[in-house]
Amino acid sequence: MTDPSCTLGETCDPRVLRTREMVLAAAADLLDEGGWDAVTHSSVSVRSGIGRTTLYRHWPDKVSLLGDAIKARIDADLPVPTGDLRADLLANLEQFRRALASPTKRSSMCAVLAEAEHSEQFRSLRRAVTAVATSGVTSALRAGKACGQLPEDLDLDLTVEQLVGPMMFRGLMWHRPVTRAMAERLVDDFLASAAR
Amino acid sequence: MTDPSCTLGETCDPRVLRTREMVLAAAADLLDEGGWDAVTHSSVSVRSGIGRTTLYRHWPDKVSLLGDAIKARIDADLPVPTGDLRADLLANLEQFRRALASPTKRSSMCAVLAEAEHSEQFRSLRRAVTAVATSGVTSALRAGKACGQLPEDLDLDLTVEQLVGPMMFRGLMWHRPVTRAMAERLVDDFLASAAR
DNA sequence: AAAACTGTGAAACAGACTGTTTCGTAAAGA
DNA sequence: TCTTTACGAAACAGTCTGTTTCACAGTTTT
Repeated sequence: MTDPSCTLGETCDPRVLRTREMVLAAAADLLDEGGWDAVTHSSVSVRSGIGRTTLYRHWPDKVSLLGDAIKARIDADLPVPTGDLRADLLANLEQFRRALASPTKRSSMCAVLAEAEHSEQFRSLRRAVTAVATSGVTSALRAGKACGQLPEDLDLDLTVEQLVGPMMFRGLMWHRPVTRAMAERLVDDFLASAAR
Repeated sequence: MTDPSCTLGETCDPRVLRTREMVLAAAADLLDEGGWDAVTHSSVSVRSGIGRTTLYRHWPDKVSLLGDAIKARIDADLPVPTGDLRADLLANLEQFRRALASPTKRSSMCAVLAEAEHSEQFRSLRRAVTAVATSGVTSALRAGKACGQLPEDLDLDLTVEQLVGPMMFRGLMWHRPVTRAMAERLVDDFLASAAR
């Protein structure tokens, strides 16, 4: 988000801002509706009402265009820690759960995963997505350790995977609704087993 | 696998078999190397040495071509149940773990997930992939229930998600190596908590 | 072994998408 | 107001798409 692939600099020109906004919204919509192949400079130009030439000026290739479009969708408003371990874990899982429940974000996420296997540009995007999904959970767990609620030798990364992974599997592979109840069940199972 | 999108029927003509083999291998290779965009009828034709016209005859569009190519990669040789719960779970998780460890299969898997968000054809492919990853685990768990090793009220689907999900998250999102040790850890944690 | 069948592949085609250049217009900032 | 800068239309060659036509070669049948 700090490094837009858009080739025009950090301008405040309202024309540029308008172009970016229209185009990225159109690109993201097209990705949702028709997948990776449906997003072309041409189709985005038509959908957004912005000239094709202008699109090439901003984003020389499809990867940078879609990269920015997806980047704009990663809302990184992490929940504020309350100090209550269970509540903090749930609040952070809820962030990821909502992403999995939204067809829009789910398809962005899948596109990122697929493209990241081949494109360096998307690898950094995948890191950003992953960080949004994990950083809050990790710090909640770390706080739990610090105040003695969780064992000192708890494997943080594995725990994050055990909390977030099942939701990811249900949402992306089984394609079943990822409910709030599931998140609660995961957290409560974990807390119970951590308490020995 | 029983329903190839290839438009030519269930022939045994060696020419057809040769064409299919060459083309599907080339398509899968190109998918690994350059992602979804790198696979075109043209590029596959060049790589495979099979005429472009012939490709269109077999697979009218890219989705059916890549669908078959990926289908051919799903090896469904499920491990034979031994009756030992821990060993059976591990053997089945190992199947999925190897897929996540192979860049080749990982990128196929991501492509399926991404495309399944938009294409009916790929949705059935996703179901097949998911089934390979879960059916063995599910039946091992069911056997464990039957012989009293696992509680009768165990949520099978959730358990599968808790075993397989963390590996998926580590492999696809964190992009870290999914080790055999991780699979063992997941199984042992589960068995310990199931034993109360 | 000859005949009938059928998959293959080259050539050529119109249409769409790509990526670029040129240039006139219009909006922003000084 | 004057300069700067972004926008967008037009036109371009090049590539990819999807199809048709036709000669050829391998397969199967008689």
